[in-house]
Amino acid sequence: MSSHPQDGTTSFSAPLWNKAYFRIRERILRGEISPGEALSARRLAAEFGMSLLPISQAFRQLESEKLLESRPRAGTRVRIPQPEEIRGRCIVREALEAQSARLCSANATMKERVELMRLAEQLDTLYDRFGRGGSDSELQYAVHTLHFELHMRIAEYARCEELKDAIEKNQVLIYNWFFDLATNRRTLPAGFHAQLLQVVTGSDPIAADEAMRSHVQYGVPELLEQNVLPASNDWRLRRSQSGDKDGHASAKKPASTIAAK
Amino acid sequence: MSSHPQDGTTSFSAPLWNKAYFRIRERILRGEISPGEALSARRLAAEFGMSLLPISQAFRQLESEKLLESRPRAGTRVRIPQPEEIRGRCIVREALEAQSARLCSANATMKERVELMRLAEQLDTLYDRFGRGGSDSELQYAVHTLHFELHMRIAEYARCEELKDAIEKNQVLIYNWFFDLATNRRTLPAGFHAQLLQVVTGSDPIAADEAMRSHVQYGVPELLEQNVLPASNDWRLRRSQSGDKDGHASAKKPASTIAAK
DNA sequence: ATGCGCAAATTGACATATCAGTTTGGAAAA
DNA sequence: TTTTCCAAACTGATATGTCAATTTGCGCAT
Repeated sequence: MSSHPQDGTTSFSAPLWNKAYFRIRERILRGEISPGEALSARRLAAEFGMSLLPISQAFRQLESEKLLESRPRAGTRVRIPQPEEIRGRCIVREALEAQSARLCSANATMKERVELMRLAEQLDTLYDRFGRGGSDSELQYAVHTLHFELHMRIAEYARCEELKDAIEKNQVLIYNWFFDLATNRRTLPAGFHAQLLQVVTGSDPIAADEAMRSHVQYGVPELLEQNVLPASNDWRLRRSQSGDKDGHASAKKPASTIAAK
Repeated sequence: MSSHPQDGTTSFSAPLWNKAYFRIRERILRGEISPGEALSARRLAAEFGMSLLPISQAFRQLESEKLLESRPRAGTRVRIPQPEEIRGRCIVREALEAQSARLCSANATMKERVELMRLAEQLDTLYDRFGRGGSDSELQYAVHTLHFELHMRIAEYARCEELKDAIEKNQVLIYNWFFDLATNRRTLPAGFHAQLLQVVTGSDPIAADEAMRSHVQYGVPELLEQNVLPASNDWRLRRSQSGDKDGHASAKKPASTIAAK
């Protein structure tokens, strides 16, 4: 896994805010915190055993990555992507991954091409198993991970670090709920990825470009119609916080809530 | 001008760090601070009339955008792009702008197409005038601005906000010094942009894609060869600071340095 | 019962203070 | 003159404390 922002991996010890960043990011991507849900800097600070500042900085980083959104003095919540934005991301993704396919087709070594084909077949197998199996969230996560891995591997063999980074960054937001929907409801055509990689590992970059384009466009229109997202433009942020874990480091007592009985 | 990170422009008052971010960013893009030159958080804090924190946050933002680079306890300087990275950025740019051209060709209104053509002709005229005129830095800035404007306008008429943002963000670094170099030394083919826009405003998206690809690739190999950039891998950062303005808000007194006399 | 409004609690923003590395220039030694 | 080396100044990183804006829920009036 490469690092996302500057994670201090230039041989310096990782700053505090970076650790917070990754922990929070992980929770969001895992779906432990759902879109629209509020985050409390103080609560997280107490839980992580650090001060407000690193948390605040992590918030800002996640905000610039469009994973969080906040109003200056009101609060911070997990960002709710607008349908229009999803469409836009898919367009950007198409551009980047088509380029990635082009370059991969041109630059990958023979050994790498073989590896990519094998990965694609693995993925199709896993998809198929998932398609029948029902709702195994463990398996779903594995599929998700492998799919991500495949696309990133293609980008890697394109021999362009900046392109790879751009693809990775662009997908972050979309990916998890894309899968929550698309993966759950639809079963992909047999050999969906194998056929793609057949072309991408071939010798025609233009063909690879086109194949990748139709690949990433697959199912997008249907996806955009179902808007199962909270879709709230208003700033009612769900203060779902309540059980403060198990007293991790909480100095606060909900003294007034006892009256509510 | 759209906003870059979250600039609180959702009708909230912009945070301090954001103002600092824009002011510093402006200076870098304008070339007032050259690549490799060091920035002092304290000095800027004093000059802007704020504390270290907003400056530090602005630094981190600019760092994540690859405009600055810093070592934890040593200093922060304007980032020096590596040739390999320039190449990568150009590849990403090709992908994004080709997509932009496609969509513009498909979605722009007739009126917008006319406007784009006119802009292209204006730009060519300006380029030509600049080509003969010698080194008029005022004119150079105008050319730079108009060129940027044209490309962003194409992206706008592609009707995809995310794509436009991605292009803008990607170009930031490359653009200005690309022109500081290339524009100065080379004169572009006559009607360079007019010919491009002829195709882009046409009715064939695929052709627009290809035309844009060759357009953005023009001159890149030569660009990569000239390494006029400080190219320092080492961490000698030029401490060009000296005159601390006019005592703007400096609370420090070099009390101990008197002994050094 | 319902709508209105004020005050307490919660939120992020920021200043100040301090810390620990890094750089650097001049003194001391060769 | 040249080299070595050490301490002071400077760097960004972080903790702590305070503040103003916002939210929210309770009480009051209707």
